[in-house]
Amino acid sequence: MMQKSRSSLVNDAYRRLKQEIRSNRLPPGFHGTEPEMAERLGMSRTPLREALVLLEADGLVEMKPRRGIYILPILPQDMKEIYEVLTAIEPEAVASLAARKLPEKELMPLIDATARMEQALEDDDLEAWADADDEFHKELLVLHGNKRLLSIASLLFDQAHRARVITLRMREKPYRSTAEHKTVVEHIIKGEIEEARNVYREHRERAGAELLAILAKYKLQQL
Amino acid sequence: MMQKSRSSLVNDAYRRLKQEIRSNRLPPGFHGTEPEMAERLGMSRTPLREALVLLEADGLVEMKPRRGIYILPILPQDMKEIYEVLTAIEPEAVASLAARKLPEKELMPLIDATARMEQALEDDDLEAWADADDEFHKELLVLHGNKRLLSIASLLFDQAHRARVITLRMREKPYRSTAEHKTVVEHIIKGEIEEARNVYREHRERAGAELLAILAKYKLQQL
DNA sequence: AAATACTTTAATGTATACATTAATATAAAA
DNA sequence: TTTTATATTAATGTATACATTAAAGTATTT
Repeated sequence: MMQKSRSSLVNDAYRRLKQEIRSNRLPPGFHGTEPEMAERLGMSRTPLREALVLLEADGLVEMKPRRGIYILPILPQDMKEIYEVLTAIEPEAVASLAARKLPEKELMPLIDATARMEQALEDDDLEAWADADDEFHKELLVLHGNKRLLSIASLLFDQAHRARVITLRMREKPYRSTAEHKTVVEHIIKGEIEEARNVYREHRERAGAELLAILAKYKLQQL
Repeated sequence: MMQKSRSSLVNDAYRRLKQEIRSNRLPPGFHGTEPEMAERLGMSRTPLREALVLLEADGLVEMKPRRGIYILPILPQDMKEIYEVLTAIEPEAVASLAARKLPEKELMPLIDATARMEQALEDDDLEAWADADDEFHKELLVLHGNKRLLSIASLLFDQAHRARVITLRMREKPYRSTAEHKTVVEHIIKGEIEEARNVYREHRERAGAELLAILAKYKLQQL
């Protein structure tokens, strides 16, 4: 799921479709048939189906028996579930990273990511901010080293991506969030385990609550 | 991944292979080719491959480009990762269940499961104990209601199953573990959030540590 | 006998073929 | 016109066909 192994066409289809879903070029509710989509991707149905089976397992599409392929929308309930899991997982990862007392050099990916978040804020480039934020969270788990933690979180990030990008434009700019990321890194560097865990947990809880509040406020029942 | 939707043959292959892996009838290190396995299952390669792609995503098998299909072993590192994730996830679920103050009636699946664990101990039936334990953990997350939490934990349980069954025979009987489960249920019933979380977390941490100790003691480098 | 080149085998990755059947369109009946 | 029955269409689920190519086996050379 992460390695380059899988044959080229299946992999191509998987990556391209996932990218198109992330970027909203294939919007939720989109409906297609296998022959259609296979032709669009320039391949036969066989590799396409293998890719679709994976995307379905990822929770991004649904293959309805005789009705075709649907791009799944994200419901508020989905965001609630996703944030709940992330809130359970990530603070633990942060705590155990802090316990490791890594030299600052090794934390560069995190420090870089926060720098890019700050820069993006200055440039007023929300797209770039979201990318940097994504990278921060991903690098954190890469550093942590638990491959399952990383792949679970990546799955959830991918599911939530669209909704996050859209709602980012509906709230005030994420200054606070950016600052919190920096604080977390500080705590990790200083090996302050509980502080790191708590800041991160509060960050996640607040981020989740804010996001759900926005969905409710604008009556966004799906994204 | 959880619904019955997927066409019959793909689903059959998925379930049968998964079951054979769980039960160790297809042991780690087993190697097969697609034509072989397809014939054994009485179907063509097409549905078999779709099932294999899913099993690979589940982390149970590996399809090596020109070498065939391998059943993946469980390494101590895998168990470490799995328990790390479960330790992060389940105590949170328990806490939020406790916070809900459910009537005892709704917690029957959990109470039943602990009863079955006790009965299995009396009968000295470790297989039955493991089943009841599995069910307890699964029911807990069903009650919690977060579908993602459930499917993530199920994935991890499935990955760890073989190793758990094997090591269960190498340690003293799980009286303590059984008692801890009962205690957790008590706390949930009484709505004692922090107590529930802590007992469960300690349970998980101890279970994980014990398991890794057994692997180390018997120099089991893979299961 | 060891090393190299060549041949054969067979597994994968992918395309295509085909039977089944749900969904739609069309025609017949009320 | 509305309803029901029938015919048509076309998408899925699956099997089969086939080109490619890694690996195993054989022959050739040294």
